[in-house]
Amino acid sequence: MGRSKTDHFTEQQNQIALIAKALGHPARVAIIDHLLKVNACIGNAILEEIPLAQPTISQHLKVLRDANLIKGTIDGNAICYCINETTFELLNSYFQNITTHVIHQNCC
Amino acid sequence: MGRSKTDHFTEQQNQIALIAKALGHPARVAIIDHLLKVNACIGNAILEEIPLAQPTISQHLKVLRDANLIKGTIDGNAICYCINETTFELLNSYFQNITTHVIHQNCC
DNA sequence: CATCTATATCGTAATATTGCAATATACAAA
DNA sequence: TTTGTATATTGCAATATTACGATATAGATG
Repeated sequence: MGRSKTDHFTEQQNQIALIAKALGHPARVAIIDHLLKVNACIGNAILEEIPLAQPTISQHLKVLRDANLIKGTIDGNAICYCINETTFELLNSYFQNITTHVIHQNCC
Repeated sequence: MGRSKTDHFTEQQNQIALIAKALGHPARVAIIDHLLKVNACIGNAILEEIPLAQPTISQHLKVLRDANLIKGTIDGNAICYCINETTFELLNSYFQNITTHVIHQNCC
Protein backbone atom coordinates (compact mmCIF):
# COMPACT_ATOMS: atom_id res chain seq x y z
CA MET A 1 0.00 0.00 0.00
CA GLY A 2 3.03 2.27 -0.04
CA ARG A 3 2.48 3.06 3.60
CA SER A 4 4.91 1.71 6.14
CA LYS A 5 3.56 0.59 9.49
CA THR A 6 5.80 2.66 11.73
CA ASP A 7 3.89 1.81 14.91
CA HIS A 8 5.08 -1.78 14.76
CA PHE A 9 8.72 -0.83 15.20
CA THR A 10 10.85 0.71 17.90
CA GLU A 11 11.54 4.42 18.03
CA GLN A 12 15.19 3.86 17.19
CA GLN A 13 14.31 1.68 14.22
CA ASN A 14 11.96 4.35 12.88
CA GLN A 15 14.55 7.05 13.48
CA ILE A 16 17.35 5.24 11.67
CA ALA A 17 15.01 4.35 8.81
CA LEU A 18 13.91 7.97 8.50
CA ILE A 19 17.46 9.29 8.34
CA ALA A 20 18.58 6.52 5.98
CA LYS A 21 15.62 7.22 3.72
CA ALA A 22 16.62 10.88 3.53
CA LEU A 23 20.09 9.80 2.41
CA GLY A 24 18.57 7.36 -0.05
CA HIS A 25 18.89 9.59 -3.09
CA PRO A 26 22.12 10.36 -4.97
CA ALA A 27 21.26 14.06 -5.25
CA ARG A 28 20.97 14.30 -1.48
CA VAL A 29 24.23 12.41 -0.94
CA ALA A 30 25.81 14.80 -3.45
CA ILE A 31 24.51 17.78 -1.46
CA ILE A 32 26.06 16.36 1.72
CA ASP A 33 29.32 15.69 -0.13
CA HIS A 34 29.36 19.24 -1.44
CA LEU A 35 28.68 20.74 1.98
CA LEU A 36 31.62 18.74 3.31
CA LYS A 37 33.91 19.74 0.45
CA VAL A 38 33.35 23.48 0.68
CA ASN A 39 33.72 23.09 4.43
CA ALA A 40 31.42 26.06 4.93
CA CYS A 41 27.87 27.13 4.46
CA ILE A 42 26.39 27.88 1.09
CA GLY A 43 23.02 28.73 -0.29
CA ASN A 44 22.22 28.91 -3.94
CA ALA A 45 25.67 27.60 -4.87
CA ILE A 46 24.29 24.08 -4.69
CA LEU A 47 22.35 24.83 -7.88
CA GLU A 48 25.61 25.01 -9.80
CA GLU A 49 26.81 21.70 -8.40
CA ILE A 50 23.74 19.53 -8.80
CA PRO A 51 22.21 19.24 -12.28
CA LEU A 52 18.63 19.57 -11.16
CA ALA A 53 16.08 22.37 -11.31
CA GLN A 54 15.79 24.83 -8.44
CA PRO A 55 12.43 23.55 -7.10
CA THR A 56 13.76 20.00 -7.11
CA ILE A 57 16.84 20.98 -5.13
CA SER A 58 14.72 23.00 -2.74
CA GLN A 59 12.67 19.86 -2.21
CA HIS A 60 15.77 17.72 -1.58
CA LEU A 61 17.08 20.31 0.89
CA LYS A 62 13.79 20.14 2.74
CA VAL A 63 14.06 16.36 3.02
CA LEU A 64 17.58 16.69 4.42
CA ARG A 65 16.45 19.40 6.84
CA ASP A 66 13.46 17.36 8.01
CA ALA A 67 15.78 14.45 8.75
CA ASN A 68 18.09 16.80 10.68
CA LEU A 69 20.96 15.98 8.37
CA ILE A 70 21.56 19.64 7.57
CA LYS A 71 20.87 22.95 9.26
CA GLY A 72 19.90 26.14 7.46
CA THR A 73 20.18 29.60 8.93
CA ILE A 74 18.74 32.61 7.19
CA ASP A 75 21.31 35.14 6.02
CA GLY A 76 19.64 38.08 4.33
CA ASN A 77 17.55 36.66 1.54
CA ALA A 78 19.84 33.67 1.18
CA ILE A 79 20.09 30.58 3.35
CA CYS A 80 23.29 29.28 4.83
CA TYR A 81 23.31 25.50 4.88
CA CYS A 82 25.64 23.20 6.76
CA ILE A 83 26.00 19.66 8.03
CA ASN A 84 24.19 18.86 11.25
CA GLU A 85 26.91 16.93 13.01
CA THR A 86 24.63 15.58 15.75
CA THR A 87 22.69 13.40 13.33
CA PHE A 88 25.82 12.17 11.59
CA GLU A 89 27.33 11.27 14.94
CA LEU A 90 24.18 9.29 15.68
CA LEU A 91 24.56 7.41 12.40
CA ASN A 92 28.25 6.92 13.03
CA SER A 93 27.72 5.33 16.43
CA TYR A 94 24.90 3.17 15.06
CA PHE A 95 27.10 1.69 12.35
CA GLN A 96 30.16 1.59 14.57
CA ASN A 97 28.15 -0.52 16.99
CA ILE A 98 27.03 -2.86 14.22
CA THR A 99 30.48 -3.40 12.76
CA THR A 100 32.03 -4.16 16.14
CA HIS A 101 29.21 -6.59 16.90
CA VAL A 102 29.37 -8.30 13.55
CA ILE A 103 32.95 -9.40 14.09
CA HIS A 104 31.80 -11.82 16.76
CA GLN A 105 29.07 -13.21 14.56
CA ASN A 106 29.52 -16.76 13.38
CA CYS A 107 27.68 -16.80 10.11
CA CYS A 108 26.65 -19.51 7.71
CA MET B 1 8.89 11.88 -12.42
CA GLY B 2 9.80 9.46 -9.66
CA ARG B 3 12.95 8.51 -11.52
CA SER B 4 16.27 9.62 -10.11
CA LYS B 5 18.95 10.69 -12.56
CA THR B 6 21.73 8.40 -11.36
CA ASP B 7 24.02 9.25 -14.30
CA HIS B 8 24.50 12.77 -12.98
CA PHE B 9 26.19 11.61 -9.79
CA THR B 10 29.40 9.84 -8.87
CA GLU B 11 29.54 6.08 -8.44
CA GLN B 12 30.13 6.48 -4.71
CA GLN B 13 27.16 8.83 -4.33
CA ASN B 14 24.92 6.35 -6.13
CA GLN B 15 26.28 3.49 -4.06
CA ILE B 16 25.74 5.20 -0.71
CA ALA B 17 22.28 6.33 -1.78
CA LEU B 18 21.38 2.80 -2.83
CA ILE B 19 22.46 1.29 0.48
CA ALA B 20 20.83 4.08 2.51
CA LYS B 21 17.62 3.65 0.58
CA ALA B 22 17.60 -0.05 1.41
CA LEU B 23 17.89 0.86 5.09
CA GLY B 24 15.17 3.48 4.68
CA HIS B 25 12.36 1.36 6.03
CA PRO B 26 11.77 0.46 9.69
CA ALA B 27 10.99 -3.16 8.86
CA ARG B 28 14.35 -3.54 7.19
CA VAL B 29 16.15 -1.86 10.07
CA ALA B 30 14.27 -4.23 12.37
CA ILE B 31 15.47 -7.20 10.33
CA ILE B 32 19.07 -6.01 10.63
CA ASP B 33 18.60 -5.46 14.38
CA HIS B 34 17.20 -8.95 14.76
CA LEU B 35 20.01 -10.54 12.79
CA LEU B 36 22.45 -8.77 15.10
CA LYS B 37 20.57 -9.77 18.25
CA VAL B 38 20.35 -13.48 17.53
CA ASN B 39 23.97 -13.28 16.47
CA ALA B 40 23.39 -16.11 14.06
CA CYS B 41 21.62 -16.95 10.89
CA ILE B 42 17.89 -17.46 10.75
CA GLY B 43 15.35 -18.12 8.11
CA ASN B 44 11.65 -18.07 8.66
CA ALA B 45 12.14 -16.91 12.26
CA ILE B 46 12.01 -13.31 11.05
CA LEU B 47 8.32 -13.84 10.38
CA GLU B 48 7.72 -14.14 14.12
CA GLU B 49 9.64 -10.97 14.84
CA ILE B 50 8.26 -8.60 12.22
CA PRO B 51 4.49 -8.08 12.11
CA LEU B 52 4.19 -8.25 8.36
CA ALA B 53 2.96 -10.88 5.95
CA GLN B 54 5.37 -13.43 4.51
CA PRO B 55 5.45 -12.03 0.94
CA THR B 56 6.16 -8.56 2.32
CA ILE B 57 9.08 -9.80 4.41
CA SER B 58 10.39 -11.79 1.47
CA GLN B 59 10.31 -8.55 -0.51
CA HIS B 60 12.16 -6.64 2.22
CA LEU B 61 14.78 -9.38 2.44
CA LYS B 62 15.30 -9.10 -1.30
CA VAL B 63 15.88 -5.35 -0.99
CA LEU B 64 18.46 -5.95 1.74
CA ARG B 65 20.13 -8.68 -0.31
CA ASP B 66 20.23 -6.53 -3.45
CA ALA B 67 21.93 -3.78 -1.44
CA ASN B 68 24.43 -6.34 -0.13
CA LEU B 69 23.40 -5.59 3.45
CA ILE B 70 22.67 -9.25 4.16
CA LYS B 71 23.78 -12.56 2.76
CA GLY B 72 21.58 -15.63 2.41
CA THR B 73 22.84 -19.16 1.99
CA ILE B 74 20.51 -22.01 1.19
CA ASP B 75 20.20 -24.62 3.93
CA GLY B 76 17.84 -27.38 2.91
CA ASN B 77 14.58 -25.75 1.99
CA ALA B 78 15.25 -22.87 4.34
CA ILE B 79 17.55 -19.91 3.89
CA CYS B 80 20.16 -18.85 6.38
CA TYR B 81 20.45 -15.07 6.53
CA CYS B 82 23.18 -12.99 8.10
CA ILE B 83 24.72 -9.54 8.10
CA ASN B 84 27.11 -8.76 5.25
CA GLU B 85 29.85 -7.07 7.21
CA THR B 86 31.61 -5.68 4.12
CA THR B 87 28.78 -3.30 3.31
CA PHE B 88 28.39 -2.18 6.91
CA GLU B 89 32.10 -1.51 7.11
CA LEU B 90 31.74 0.61 3.98
CA LEU B 91 28.95 2.60 5.63
CA ASN B 92 30.92 2.84 8.84
CA SER B 93 33.97 4.32 7.15
CA TYR B 94 31.78 6.70 5.12
CA PHE B 95 30.17 8.16 8.25
CA GLN B 96 33.38 8.00 10.25
CA ASN B 97 34.98 10.12 7.57
CA ILE B 98 32.14 12.63 7.66
CA THR B 99 32.10 13.01 11.42
CA THR B 100 35.85 13.56 11.63
CA HIS B 101 35.66 16.12 8.82
CA VAL B 102 32.70 17.94 10.28
CA ILE B 103 34.57 18.81 13.45
CA HIS B 104 36.76 21.21 11.48
CA GLN B 105 33.78 22.82 9.81
CA ASN B 106 33.05 26.39 10.82
CA CYS B 107 29.35 26.66 10.34
CA CYS B 108 26.90 29.53 10.39
C1' DC C 1 4.20 -40.25 -4.36
C1' DA C 2 1.71 -37.11 -1.15
C1' DT C 3 2.31 -33.68 1.99
C1' DC C 4 4.40 -30.27 4.81
C1' DT C 5 7.48 -26.36 5.30
C1' DA C 6 10.10 -22.42 3.63
C1' DT C 7 10.54 -19.03 0.41
C1' DA C 8 9.62 -16.59 -4.00
C1' DT C 9 6.78 -14.54 -7.53
C1' DC C 10 2.62 -12.43 -9.54
C1' DG C 11 -0.95 -9.25 -9.63
C1' DT C 12 -2.93 -5.40 -7.83
C1' DA C 13 -4.42 -1.47 -4.87
C1' DA C 14 -2.92 2.39 -2.06
C1' DT C 15 0.37 5.64 -1.39
C1' DA C 16 4.96 7.99 -1.82
C1' DT C 17 8.70 9.95 -4.43
C1' DT C 18 10.82 12.54 -8.05
C1' DG C 19 11.12 16.28 -11.20
C1' DC C 20 9.81 20.50 -13.15
C1' DA C 21 7.15 24.66 -14.90
C1' DA C 22 4.72 28.25 -13.04
C1' DT C 23 4.15 31.07 -9.44
C1' DA C 24 4.67 33.02 -4.84
C1' DT C 25 7.35 35.03 -1.14
C1' DA C 26 10.93 37.70 0.97
C1' DC C 27 14.76 40.35 1.38
C1' DA C 28 18.21 43.56 -1.00
C1' DA C 29 19.60 47.13 -3.72
C1' DA C 30 19.14 50.66 -7.06
C1' DT D 1 9.07 51.84 -5.42
C1' DT D 2 10.87 48.98 -8.91
C1' DT D 3 13.94 45.44 -9.91
C1' DG D 4 16.77 41.64 -9.01
C1' DT D 5 18.13 37.61 -6.37
C1' DA D 6 17.26 33.59 -3.37
C1' DT D 7 14.20 30.30 -1.89
C1' DA D 8 9.61 28.05 -1.22
C1' DT D 9 5.13 26.36 -2.71
C1' DT D 10 1.72 24.55 -5.87
C1' DG D 11 0.11 21.47 -9.23
C1' DC D 12 0.83 17.80 -11.98
C1' DA D 13 2.72 13.72 -14.60
C1' DA D 14 5.71 9.68 -14.40
C1' DT D 15 7.38 6.26 -11.70
C1' DA D 16 8.53 3.69 -7.38
C1' DT D 17 7.38 1.63 -3.00
C1' DT D 18 4.69 -0.94 0.22
C1' DA D 19 1.61 -4.48 1.48
C1' DC D 20 -0.81 -8.63 0.82
C1' DG D 21 -3.72 -12.53 -1.17
C1' DA D 22 -3.11 -16.07 -4.27
C1' DT D 23 -0.15 -19.02 -6.24
C1' DA D 24 4.27 -21.16 -7.56
C1' DT D 25 8.57 -23.49 -6.49
C1' DA D 26 11.69 -26.42 -4.05
C1' DG D 27 13.42 -29.29 -0.69
C1' DA D 28 12.14 -32.38 3.36
C1' DT D 29 9.61 -35.91 5.36
C1' DG D 30 6.25 -39.40 6.01
